[in-house]
Amino acid sequence: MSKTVQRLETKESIDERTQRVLRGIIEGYITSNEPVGSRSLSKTLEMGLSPATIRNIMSDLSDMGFLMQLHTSAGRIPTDKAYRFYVDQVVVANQLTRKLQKRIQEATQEGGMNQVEDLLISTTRLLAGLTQFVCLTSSPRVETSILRRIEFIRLSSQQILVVLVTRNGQVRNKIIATTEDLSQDFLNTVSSFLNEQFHNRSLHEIRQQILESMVEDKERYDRLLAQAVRLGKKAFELEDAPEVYIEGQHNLIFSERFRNLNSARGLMDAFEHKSMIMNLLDSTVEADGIQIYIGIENEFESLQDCTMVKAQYSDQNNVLGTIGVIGPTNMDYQTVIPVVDFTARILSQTITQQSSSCD
Amino acid sequence: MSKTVQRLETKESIDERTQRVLRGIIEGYITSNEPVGSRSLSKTLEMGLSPATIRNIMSDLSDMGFLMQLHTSAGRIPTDKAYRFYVDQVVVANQLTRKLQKRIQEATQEGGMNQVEDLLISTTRLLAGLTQFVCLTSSPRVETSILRRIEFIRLSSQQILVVLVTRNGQVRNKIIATTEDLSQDFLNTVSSFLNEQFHNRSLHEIRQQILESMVEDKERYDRLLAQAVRLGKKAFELEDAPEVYIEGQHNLIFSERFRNLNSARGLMDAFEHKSMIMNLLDSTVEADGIQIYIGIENEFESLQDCTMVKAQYSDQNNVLGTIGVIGPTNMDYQTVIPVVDFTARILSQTITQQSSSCD
DNA sequence: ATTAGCACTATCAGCTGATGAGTGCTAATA
DNA sequence: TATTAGCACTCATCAGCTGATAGTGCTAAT
Repeated sequence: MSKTVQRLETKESIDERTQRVLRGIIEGYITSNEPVGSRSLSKTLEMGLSPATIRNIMSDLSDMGFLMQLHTSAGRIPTDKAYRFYVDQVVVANQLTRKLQKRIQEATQEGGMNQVEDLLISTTRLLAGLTQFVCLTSSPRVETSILRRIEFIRLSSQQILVVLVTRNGQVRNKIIATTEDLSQDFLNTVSSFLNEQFHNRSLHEIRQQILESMVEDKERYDRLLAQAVRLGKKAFELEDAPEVYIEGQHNLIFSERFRNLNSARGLMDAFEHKSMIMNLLDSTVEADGIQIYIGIENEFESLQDCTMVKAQYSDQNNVLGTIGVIGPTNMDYQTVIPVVDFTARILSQTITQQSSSCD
Repeated sequence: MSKTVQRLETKESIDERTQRVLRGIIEGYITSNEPVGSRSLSKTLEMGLSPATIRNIMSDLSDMGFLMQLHTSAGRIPTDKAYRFYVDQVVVANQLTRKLQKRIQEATQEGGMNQVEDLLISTTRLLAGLTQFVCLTSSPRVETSILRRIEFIRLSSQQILVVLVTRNGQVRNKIIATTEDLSQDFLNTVSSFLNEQFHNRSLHEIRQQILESMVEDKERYDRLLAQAVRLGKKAFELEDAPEVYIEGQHNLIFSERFRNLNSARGLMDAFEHKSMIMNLLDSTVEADGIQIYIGIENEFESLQDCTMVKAQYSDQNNVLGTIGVIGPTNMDYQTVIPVVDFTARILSQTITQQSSSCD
């Protein structure tokens, strides 16, 4: 088990000039993706500092753990701690361009996406495309979603199809086996009973309640009720594996930005384990807003030379899931952060619209 | 548009000894993935031929277009024409090992896969894993599938969920909008009317018939019938995009065997265009059995240094779709061919079982 | 018809020295 | 006291060379 690294806070206060140098190095490395040296920095910084002075400052920053060198005579590159400083102290979530905002809005409002699944997939793909990173999205937990409708459809004497629609428009199908041959009419009665009984309850609550009902004296039930409870139990009990959508994996391989990353393979392999990813996304400490995990702040090992930027999305009441990107630690935080943030908001908005149009 | 290259047939007859040499080179290259030279071949071939003699034969084979060299003093490697010769004349579909057969059977019979989608996905993944190539599967065309059940579920005053179950167990959900508020009872009546009317008809036929009905004098219909036709039309008209499942893309990047392939990027990009892939899979000339497209025999350009091996799968009546792998031209045909073949058969078998268990 | 022998060629790994970007240290300077 | 110029040093990269290796084609001998 890997230890949870919390956050790389910096306690020391750094003087103004040193901060500007650090910031210069970070931004230089972000734009060029190459170690930055004292000479070039002295030019771009326009502070009237000679390379030698800058070297001294750099040396201090190295001592403080903000910079490191790949080898003796290469320039310096920022450490994870430096990025954390940068994100916390320097980056102010600047506005997205109108153009980009519009692009995101249009993409999510595309026609023909009446099901949440489609919306999530296309949003994930959008974000992967915009950032050129890998984008991950966890779908709403069926567990906590609220029932809109449940319906049973007789397929054959032994098979019944359960259709389960949640408040936010997720549709789940499941085929269950029965020993007894039940008529469609009877199934309709059961459905409407369950719909009435459990309207606007979360699937979790429903399951609880069904279990309680079963414990109570069975004798008291008539046939309808008994069957309703039995079918209901089957219908609600095995919820499918948590779903995760992953897009932009090819960026891992083909994007220049991931080049220095040694463990692309490890990441790819990790993405095969959906439940692990689900965990990664949904293990959320903070309540709200954007969350950023830089390098070793990531619990999961293959991720430790990447940064993950994620945000939750929700409908009017509840948090539904998380959408986020995984990119190199020297990503362009100034734009990635607002892009993820805005996308998550739009996603929330779209889903909220959909689920409020239901009655 | 690229021209369709049919097949690289060889008209010339090649004498026995030359054939054996050719075969030796092909198999050598398949196992080692390195150009094979006269000296090493002379040893492995055990025909008592000296390297010099073999060189002469090689020279002839080069002239005939079976061999080529990457540069002057490298060994020879087979051309696409050589592989075609090999597949047509040499490879006899040898039996799979019992062990492998069992593994495939078990994987497809795994529990919890009551829906065809799951079955297809897991089979695709299986085949990708077994071959270490990319595996593609086209899902059954909803178009030609046969209706098992259709059901309407009222979600709100403006929204109705259509659930459509086909004979072979595919479940499709679609939300349609209505202007009129229709009660669930009424929808049930419509469903059972449609189910009765169109039982065991293909979706294609049904659509036809509905359109015809609409042309006829509308006056003759009562309200039920009119609504049934209207809803039916909406339900059946927009069938979703053809679905393709792709697994094992990472093999393209990480497998040694794809190393020499320059256009991994191109292939990855191509896989994003699902409809193109669909075309690739379903454009089938021959009626039955395994189909193999070697190198430039592939219509699509990025595929032209790969070989595609595919087979159709079907239920008791109809061809449903295609499953296939894409690998390097020097794949191990002797085992890949029977693996794909067997998997397709098992897939057919499993689906047939499922759809016959319906009444 | 087959083969031994030989000249030729391309690739590859390993070594070389030159180059350049960058550092750390020290002494001079404002 | 803080800054800077100067200098020695380090390391990665690259071009150019090397010999070793594995292959070919051709020719003459068998």
